Order: sequence, then C-alpha cells, then structure tokens
Amino acid sequence: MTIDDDSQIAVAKDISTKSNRSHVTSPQLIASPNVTIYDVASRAGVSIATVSRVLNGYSQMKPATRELVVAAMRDLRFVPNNSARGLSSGTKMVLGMVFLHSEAIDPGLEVEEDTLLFTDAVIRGAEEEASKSGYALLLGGVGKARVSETIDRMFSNCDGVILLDRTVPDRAIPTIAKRLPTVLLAGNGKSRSATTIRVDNEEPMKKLANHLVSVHGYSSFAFMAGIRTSPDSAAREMNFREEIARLGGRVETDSIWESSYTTSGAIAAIEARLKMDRSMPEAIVCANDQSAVGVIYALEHHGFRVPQDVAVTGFDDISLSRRITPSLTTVRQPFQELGKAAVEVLVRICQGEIKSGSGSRVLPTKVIYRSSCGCADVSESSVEKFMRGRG
Amino acid sequence: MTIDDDSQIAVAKDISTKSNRSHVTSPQLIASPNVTIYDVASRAGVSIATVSRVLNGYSQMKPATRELVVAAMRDLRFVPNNSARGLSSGTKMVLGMVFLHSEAIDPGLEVEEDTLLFTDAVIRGAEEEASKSGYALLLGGVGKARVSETIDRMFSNCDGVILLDRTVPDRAIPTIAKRLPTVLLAGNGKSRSATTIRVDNEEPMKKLANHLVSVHGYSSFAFMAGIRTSPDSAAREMNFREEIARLGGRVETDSIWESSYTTSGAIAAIEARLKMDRSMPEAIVCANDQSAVGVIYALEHHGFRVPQDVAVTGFDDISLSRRITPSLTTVRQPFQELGKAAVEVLVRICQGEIKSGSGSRVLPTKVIYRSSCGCADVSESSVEKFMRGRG
DNA sequence: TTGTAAGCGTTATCAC
DNA sequence: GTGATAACGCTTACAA
Repeated sequence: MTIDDDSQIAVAKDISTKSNRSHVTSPQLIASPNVTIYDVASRAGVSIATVSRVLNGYSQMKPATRELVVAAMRDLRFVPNNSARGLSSGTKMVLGMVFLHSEAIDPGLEVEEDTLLFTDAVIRGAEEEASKSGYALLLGGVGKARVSETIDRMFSNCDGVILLDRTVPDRAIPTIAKRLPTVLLAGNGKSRSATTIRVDNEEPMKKLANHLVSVHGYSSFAFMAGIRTSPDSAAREMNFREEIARLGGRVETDSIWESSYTTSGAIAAIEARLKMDRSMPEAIVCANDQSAVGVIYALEHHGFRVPQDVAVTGFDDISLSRRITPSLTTVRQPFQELGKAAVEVLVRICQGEIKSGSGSRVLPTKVIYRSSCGCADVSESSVEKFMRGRG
Repeated sequence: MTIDDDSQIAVAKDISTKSNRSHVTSPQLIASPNVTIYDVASRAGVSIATVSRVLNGYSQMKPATRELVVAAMRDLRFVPNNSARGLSSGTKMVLGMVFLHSEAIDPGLEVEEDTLLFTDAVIRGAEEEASKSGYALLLGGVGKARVSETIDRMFSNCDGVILLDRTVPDRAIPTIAKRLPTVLLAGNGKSRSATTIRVDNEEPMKKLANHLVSVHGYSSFAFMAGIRTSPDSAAREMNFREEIARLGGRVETDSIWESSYTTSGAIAAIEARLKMDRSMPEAIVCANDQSAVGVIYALEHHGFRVPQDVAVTGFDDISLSRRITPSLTTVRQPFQELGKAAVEVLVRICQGEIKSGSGSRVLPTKVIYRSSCGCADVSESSVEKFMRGRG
C-alpha cells in the first residue's frame, strides 16, 4: 500500500467486490476485511492466476493485462498475505537471526551496555542487507533454556537462519542445518554442515604479537580470554600464543585469565591474579575491548600505569576504545559487515545459487595502534574527527 | 523439536507415514519432508482435528488421547507450520518493529555508534518481552524511501506493529492502525488512532530547570534541540522553556540550536553559534546525551571550561555519559522498558484484552546529577561500581 | 497468453 | 470427546 494517501482506504472499501469468488461463503470471523487476489482479479476482470503472475513478476504476459491488474491492486490497496504465500510456495521471505539475550551473556550484572554492541551491530547489518534483498529479519533471542522453542519458531517462520556463536550447542547444528539453510556467525568455521562467516583472527593476532615484541620489546605476556569455549576467543589466543612462542616470548598459562568477555569479568580476573602474584606481565592481550577496559581499570586501581608498567590491547574497536585514557590499541572488526555477509550468503543459499555447508567466509580485520600498547596515539582528537565528519 | 538429540531425526524419517492423508497426491516439489499434522494423526491413530486440538491446548479431551498425540509429535519431531496456522487462523504470533536505519538518522557520517543505542535497546527489550509472550519480533528498518514496502511487509507478516518515532509520516498512522493493531513508541502521544508509549519529559525537565536555577543560580540558557519535529525533543524543549520562564530566566531562541540528535550535529551547531557571538549562555540543556557530548567537546575545543564557564546537561543516560569528563548530568530514560512496555500493550491489543488507540502510557524518568551541571559527581568510580557488580 | 483447479498445513464448524 | 470436511489466500501444473 502507499501510505501517502489515507483517503484511498475508503475507495478500497467501496469498490471491493469481496466474496465474488465462486466457491466461498465465508464462515470464519475475519478481523479485517483484507483484500485478496480474488478481489483484485474480479476488479481487473481476469483470473486469480493472472493476478498471481503479476505478483510474481511473470514475464510472458500481455502488458495491457498486467497494467489492468496493477491498477486494480493499487485501487484496492492490495497487500498479499504472506502466510498464504508461504504455505503455498514454501518461501516466506523471512530470515531468522538467533542471538544470546544479554542476561544470558552476563547474568546478574546491572547493565553492561557495551556488551550489546556486537550483537546489535550484527543485527543492524543483517537487517539492512536482508531488506535490500527483499527479506525480513526475524529475531530469536535465546536465554537460559529457550533454545528449542526459538529454533522451532525459526523452522516455522523462516526460509533460513543465522546462528550467532554459542547460541546453540554444536552438536545440534547439523540437525538444524538439515532442515533449514543455516549460516553460522563467528563460529569456529569447522562445521561441515553449515557455512561459517567469521573474522580473521589469525593475521591480526600475529601482527600484534610481532608489534609487541619487535617495536616495544616486551617478552612476558598474558592472554585474557573471553570465554575459552568461544571459537573466536580460542582462535585469538592460539594464534597469539603460537606467534609469541615462535618469537621466543612467554605467555602465562594460568586458567585465571578469562573474562566472560565483560569488563567486570576482566576486573575480577585481574583481582584474582593479583592475589596470587603482585607482579604483572609486560603486556596483556585481551580477546575483546570490553575486557581490555576492565584490565586497564583494574591495573590503574592497583597502581600500575598503562602502558608504562603494563601494556594492554583489545579486540573489536568499539567506540569506547577511542575515548578511554589511554586510548586502546586493538583490532578493528567489521561488525555490521558480518551481519551483511551472513545474510548475503544465506540469501544465496535460500535461492539455490550456492549450496549449504560450503566452506567459510572470512572477513578482514585491521590492527589499530593507539596508546595502550606504548605507541603514541596519532589518531585525530574526537572533536577534529567529528568536525571533519561534517565536511 | 528438541535439539538435544540429533539421532531422532532419523527416527522421524523412518516412521513417517507421509502422504497417508486421503486426498493427496503431492504434485509440488517439496524441499524438505516436513512432518505435518497428518503424519502425527496417522501415527497416533486419531484425526487431524484431534492433533490440532492438542496443539491449541483444547481442554475437553480424554487425557489418554492427548498423551498419544503428544507422543507422536515427539517421535516425529513435529513442528507446526506457522504459515498454515496464520492463514487459517489469521494469527501469526509475530509482532513487527519499525525503526529508522542509521543512515536515515545521520547520513554521510562515518559511524556514530552510540546513535544506535536507543533503537537497539528498545529492540532488545521488545524482543525479550515478545518472546516471553510467545511472539516473535520481526524487524522492519526504514531508510529514505522504503517506508511503504516495510509497512506492507508488516501487514502481511505480523499481528501487530510497533512504530518508532519518525519512521512513518503522522498522517499515515491512522491508515496503518486501521489495518493492524499499532503502538507508537516515543511519539507525541496525541494520536487518537494508536496507543503511544513514551517517557515522561515533563517532570524531569522542570526539575532540571529548577535545579539549574535554584542550586547553581544560572539565569541564561540555551536548549539544544534534537530534531525540532521530534515529539520528544519538542516536549523536552517546551517543558524546559516554560519552567525557566516561570522562574524568570532567559532561553535563547535562535534556530541554530539543533543537533540532529548527534554529537557531530551538536558540534556544528556550537561552531555556528560561536561565529555569531563569542559569548555563551551559562547553561546549555540538550535533548539527548549524544549532543551534550558534542557540546562539551566543542566548548572545550574553544577554550570554555565545563561546567565552570558553561554548564551542560543531556538526556538518556547512555553509558558514555558516566565515562566522559566531566561526567554528564542527564535524565535517565528506561530504554529497554520502553520496548517491553510497547510489546506488552501490543500483545494485549492483539489478544483483544484492550482496544487500540486507548490513550498513552508514560514511563517515569529520573534526573541524574553528575558534574557537568556544576554538581560534585558523587557516583562511584567505574572500578568500584564494576567490583560491586561482581558481588 | 490466460484460465481452471488442485494443493500447501492449519483451524474451526459441524455432526456423531 | 472425536472425526469429516470446508475454508484460509496463495502458487503452480495443466489445459485451453
């Protein structure tokens, strides 16, 4: 419908030759008198098949007929019923996105707003891309135990589904993928059953390791994991450890270095570590920015200067990382692009262009050197940046 | 389906007595061999009507029969087809949320991530509440000109829709509301056709005005609007102006005080203002936190100290407002609650408990005094706060 | 190029 | 308490 002109709604009611359809004497209560292809057909003087053809952009039609139908659709303000479409064709033009509720990520914490950022940005990117391709995006948040409910909803409402990392137990993925085109977001990329979209964790971690060793001369390190079972965290940790080992440095191995990806978790970890040993490694590399922020807070709280006493780095490049002091050296990850890429791939799978499970797609990342690693922060000030932004 | 056990999918395939249904010789290509109520019915030895009754929690059934059906559903891993349900019953168990794409809010700007916050938090709150009520949430982002496409998608996929402020021209709302239960979020509350959920802009703005005058003794002010046509911005401005007038203060009236709700917009506005007149009012009250941040940046960039030379306040209480220096005096707005409340109301409208258009619901807000207005910031440090958060 | 009619998987109205 | 069966609004063979 065209929402720019309310008056036509009246027209629709007057003209509607509703129930002209031959085989019906509507027995059900119908909430709103919705216009159907029968109405359009009878107004245009054609069959419903013809209306359907117009609706689906069937090419081999007499242009005049098409015009007629289009006009009738406009006049009656016809909006196709997607349930009927979905039922008949099996295609719903809806994609699902399964993510973790914030309480599931960090229960009990008042609010850690930035935690929302990753998922939100992905959702935004996905929605934008989906709507470009004519799909709608259905949200499926999962908390403690809602997983199977949510998955069922996806099955019954969507043509395909994007599963964010850790929303669904690994072993369930093949089952899901068997039933519905599935794309994994930020998973480990090892699933044979579904395509994975993720960022490059290898190159930037090696680069970062090299930078810390060659440029700043550090040799003792710790890696603050997010959640050890998270593929991203694991990959970042592994690549960092490997490279440091290759360069002859040492990385602590204590299991205490785990933050739940949160600021508060990182603070708690540092506290715990300090109870065991007052000394600190020369540099702490974190699996994400939020924990890096926590590490910096906690270190400074206990009298360590960053980066003079201990260098700290993050991963993500959330906006906060530019604003804290010291500004955070980190790895820029294209949040929205991840969502977009996932939808792109999923749409192509749904449309049969590519088949499910075909490998993984890796998006590039970039190391951003700011001051928390010991570099001079050469980025523009916020004001300058914003001003330039205005042209 | 229960996703905890992949093996049963095999069972489903073996047992399925598909196409037992009397009246069918499936002519269409069916992508996946989905289990239907026919399969369940034949496996349980009952009619499809009985299966449907179980599905809908019909109470007057022999428990034994119910058991039988439930077992069959479990065994076959039956998931009801929502398109069919929607077609037959007209109820889709899907709610729509229409919001503005970020590019529509602030085109051309690189990324102003915090801009996302309001909408994202609302979406999260809405999704959580929706899923509690058994509904799914469908996203409908609108950019430049996608409005009517998106609205159509809502019509054809949803039982009801939440319209965020400024997503749809005012005059189109009655048309939409006539066709679909509609709730307005952060609108002006004046629509007769749809219920509005919004926050209280009156009490906190009056309180703030009083605070600035009585506690700090300011008498010259400016109000940095977001977008003048935005009901929230307008309400905040009006209430502030009224109260200041009552108290005998002055508020500038130049139209230059408008930020587009963004940091960069606020900076640009301050720059423009400075070109006209080097002096500044004693206090600048902003329609949201993002613009307050821009105001502070720009003022300090030009040698003004905040709050000593100029006091600044915001609205929203985004996490950044606690972290900047000086910390921002602002009004806390319950983002997620807004989403929740909107869904709550919408669900009740959809279920016929209350009728559409019945008044508006106003959520409370709270003034948070920090240092940018001249108060001493008594809030805990970040570290302390985070630590306490851990218990 | 267009029309006829079967079928998609549910719900709901009748009977029994 | 349960079973037949029509109807929901659309797509798609197949026929014309």
